[in-house]
Amino acid sequence: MGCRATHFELQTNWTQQVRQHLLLSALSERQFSELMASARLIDLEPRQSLFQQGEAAERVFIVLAGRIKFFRISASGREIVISVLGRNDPVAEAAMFMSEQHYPANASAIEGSCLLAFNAQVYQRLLRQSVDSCFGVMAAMASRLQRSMAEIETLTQQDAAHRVARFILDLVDKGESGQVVVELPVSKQLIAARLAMQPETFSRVIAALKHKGLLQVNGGRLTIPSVAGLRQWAV
Amino acid sequence: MGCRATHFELQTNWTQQVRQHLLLSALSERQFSELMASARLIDLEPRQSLFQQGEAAERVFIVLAGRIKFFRISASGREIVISVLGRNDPVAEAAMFMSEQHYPANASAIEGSCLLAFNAQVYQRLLRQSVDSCFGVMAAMASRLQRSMAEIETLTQQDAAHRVARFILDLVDKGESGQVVVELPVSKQLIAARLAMQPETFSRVIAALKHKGLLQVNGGRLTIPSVAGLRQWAV
DNA sequence: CCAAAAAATTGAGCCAGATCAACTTTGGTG
DNA sequence: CACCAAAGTTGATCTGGCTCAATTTTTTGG
Repeated sequence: MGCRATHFELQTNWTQQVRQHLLLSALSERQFSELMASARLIDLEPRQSLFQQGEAAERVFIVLAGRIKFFRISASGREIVISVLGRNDPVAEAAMFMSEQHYPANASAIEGSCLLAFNAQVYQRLLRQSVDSCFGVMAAMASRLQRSMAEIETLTQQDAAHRVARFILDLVDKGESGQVVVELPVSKQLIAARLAMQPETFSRVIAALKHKGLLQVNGGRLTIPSVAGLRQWAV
Repeated sequence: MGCRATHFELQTNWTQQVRQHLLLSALSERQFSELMASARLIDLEPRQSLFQQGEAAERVFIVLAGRIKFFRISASGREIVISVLGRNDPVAEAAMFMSEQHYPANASAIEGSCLLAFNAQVYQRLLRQSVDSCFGVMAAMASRLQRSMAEIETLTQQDAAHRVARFILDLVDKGESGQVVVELPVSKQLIAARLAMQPETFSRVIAALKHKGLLQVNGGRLTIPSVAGLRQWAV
């Protein structure tokens, strides 16, 4: 089974990568192979949909390569990006436990992506045999809740410039404080959507930060002359 | 051990109520009593703090009576209400599983409240002995994630009036469509904070809805002449 | 039951950010 | 290479909701 995403075929040992995943590492060899028997590799073209809000949540996924956009469509037709998921991120692992077992949002590929899909029923059955795996799932969900809270905090913070600054700082390693170069993980309009602002506003904020000397911009590549300085400005 | 919250002492069988709680119902009698041995009843005065963001998450709670506000303080000093928890809601059940076992936000009582607190260590140990209980925890966390997503959707929706309408409609039973009377669950300023707007704005929106004939207001008691009508307006 | 405090309402002015529109840059394709 | 579509930038304008301020209403405690 091939996986078309960039450079991924070269990496022969995706099984091993997955074997050590938080959600699966506690499974015994037998359990793991049983799960893998139900598993499929899924290739997605850019913009291709993985699942839609409301569909029966029959499968759980792990992103092997690429980027997945997890989003809802608001009543007014606007797209609300809940999160952007990348390598090793689990997708829809919580949907299994929701009262109505339906996907709570849409998921689609931002770029060519490859995922491992396994059957939710089978996985749940295996979970019943492995408390340690349950703890893995709970840890995953806890971290998601934490992110979610941070997200709410970001959105409630009313200043667009500060939301952007916080977002950029999140891309930088915690330890850094001097000059750093970061790459925007996704298109600017997508980031704007995630930060609940218009692309124009995002563009203007970036321009303003550049003007203040807090940022140098070259397409999606940002140079931060002083991370500490940006942090201080962002407060 | 007494519990001062309104009318609560009259209710002699809180143990039974708790016994059937999603997080505990799957425990065996032995396990349950072991947990209860580490448990304490906690009475909170209005405005009294239960725990603060960053504290070591040593205890997990279940609200027996009253209302608890779960909130963060933003960098700019604003209070961000993440959720309002009431009877039977678990508090901080996810904090146990976060990488750093610290409470991710503050919790304090809105009104006189009573909670059951039990030791997180003990509970985790018992979870390891009871897969079914793990499933209870996962279900609780899943529902929290779902709420959280709805929250993000609400916040991203930029029109204050629509956020308010959506909030009011959430108070109404799904099936309803005719005239309904609902009671605002908490003070208006708290609702305003949860909807990421100023109390003044909330007040004006309510006034506007009243003016449109979509609402009648009497203090915290709202009469909706036509739920269907309000739904239609809110789109 | 009254006084003081907290909550809620209402008004006026202002500004951040949305919207609409034009233009430039980037990237993919025949 | 040239073309077209999508992404990004920049400008001008307009408005929703925040701020400050003054009342009114409700709640609480003595």
